[in-house]
Amino acid sequence: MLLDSAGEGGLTFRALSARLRTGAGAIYWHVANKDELLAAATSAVLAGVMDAEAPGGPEEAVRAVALGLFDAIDEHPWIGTQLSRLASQTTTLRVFERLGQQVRALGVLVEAQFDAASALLNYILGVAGQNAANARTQEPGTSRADVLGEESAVWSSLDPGEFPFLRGVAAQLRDHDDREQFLAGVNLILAGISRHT
Amino acid sequence: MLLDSAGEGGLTFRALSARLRTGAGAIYWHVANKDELLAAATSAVLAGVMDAEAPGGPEEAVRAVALGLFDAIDEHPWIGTQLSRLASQTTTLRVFERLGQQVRALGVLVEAQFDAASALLNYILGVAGQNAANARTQEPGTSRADVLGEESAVWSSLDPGEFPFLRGVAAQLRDHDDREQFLAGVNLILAGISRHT
DNA sequence: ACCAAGATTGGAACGACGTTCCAGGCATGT
DNA sequence: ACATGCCTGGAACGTCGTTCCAATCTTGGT
Repeated sequence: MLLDSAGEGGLTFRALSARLRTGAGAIYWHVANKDELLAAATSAVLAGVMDAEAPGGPEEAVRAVALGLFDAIDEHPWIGTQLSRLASQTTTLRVFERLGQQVRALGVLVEAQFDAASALLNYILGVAGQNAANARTQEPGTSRADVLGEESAVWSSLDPGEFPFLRGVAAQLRDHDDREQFLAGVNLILAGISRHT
Repeated sequence: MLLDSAGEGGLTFRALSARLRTGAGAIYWHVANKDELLAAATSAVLAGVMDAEAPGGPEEAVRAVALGLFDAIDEHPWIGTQLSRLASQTTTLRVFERLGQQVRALGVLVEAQFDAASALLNYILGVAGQNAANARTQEPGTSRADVLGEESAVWSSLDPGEFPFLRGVAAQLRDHDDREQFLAGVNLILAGISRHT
């Protein structure tokens, strides 16, 4: 997809016109504007993710949905921006619904289900946004390890008086796995949710 | 501030020039580009939030930081977009540090501190992004209650077979308080964190 | 008091973007 | 054959971030 090869900023109607060997008007006949185009692209990419059936119990299903989204966003970082853009987009609603159903299956008290599902969704959207920001910042050539190395060096050189925590975890930052840390956060929320059952 | 009166999209260098009764070149002499300008504005707004001393224990301190950020973002929604944009911005680092220190004070196991602070930060950034998206979508005249009412009506009219959860919580959506729900999410994560002490 | 040298300003100009507009091409039904 | 819709290509518009540069202020040495 053009979105992946050129980055989210690279999807211009001119680039699309060139790639499709057509004019701008032809594109506008099919979609109302760029937002709708991106929404459609997001929906298309995430369609496969949301269909997958969860194997284990509801906790495992939450993890599966979350990781499915994470992997999709990792592969297509522009989705992260898009998901945070329009709250009531159909795609986001579908994710919310999916999370809510699993929260209900967990046996969470009815009055706490909405908050629990919201917390999960907002956490996922937060990570999605951060991943998109990371992808936007780094130039195409660098690997994730390089970026982490540089950032870790920055943290190590912070003022010890003002930033003791970041200095302390700078080494962990260098070696950590984004996906594992994301999952750890999901588990943290799931652990908190289990108190409301 | 111009950013609040005109919305984040309203901050153009031309509007700034007009408001400051100067030219574009004058602005570019002081800041390198628009990103730097927004980063400076974000830092200025959040400076007061991060200084406030926390009254109670570390849990209370986490809630204070989170709510302080929430209120600041609620008042200046464009900050939400900005915070998610550049991960390693100084402002975000300060928030991360602050959260990390409280996580450490909570007595979380050393190897779990990084994940715990990350989870809190990502959740906060997720809500920030959603708030910014909400502010972007709604036209200036409508109140939050109106928006929730409309969205609640949308959820109520979803297909019962596909969206049972959202239909079920549509009424809660109409009456819920964004700030309380945000706090509930923070508490959920804090509850999960307390298992790693 | 003067004046070179830098710091700062205002505004014109540039290229790229999303979007609009419209003259045409290509079907299909009669 | 021809008229009526759908669909295409590309020119053109307005706005944005940004660059550029002549003009104007400040300032410090003589």
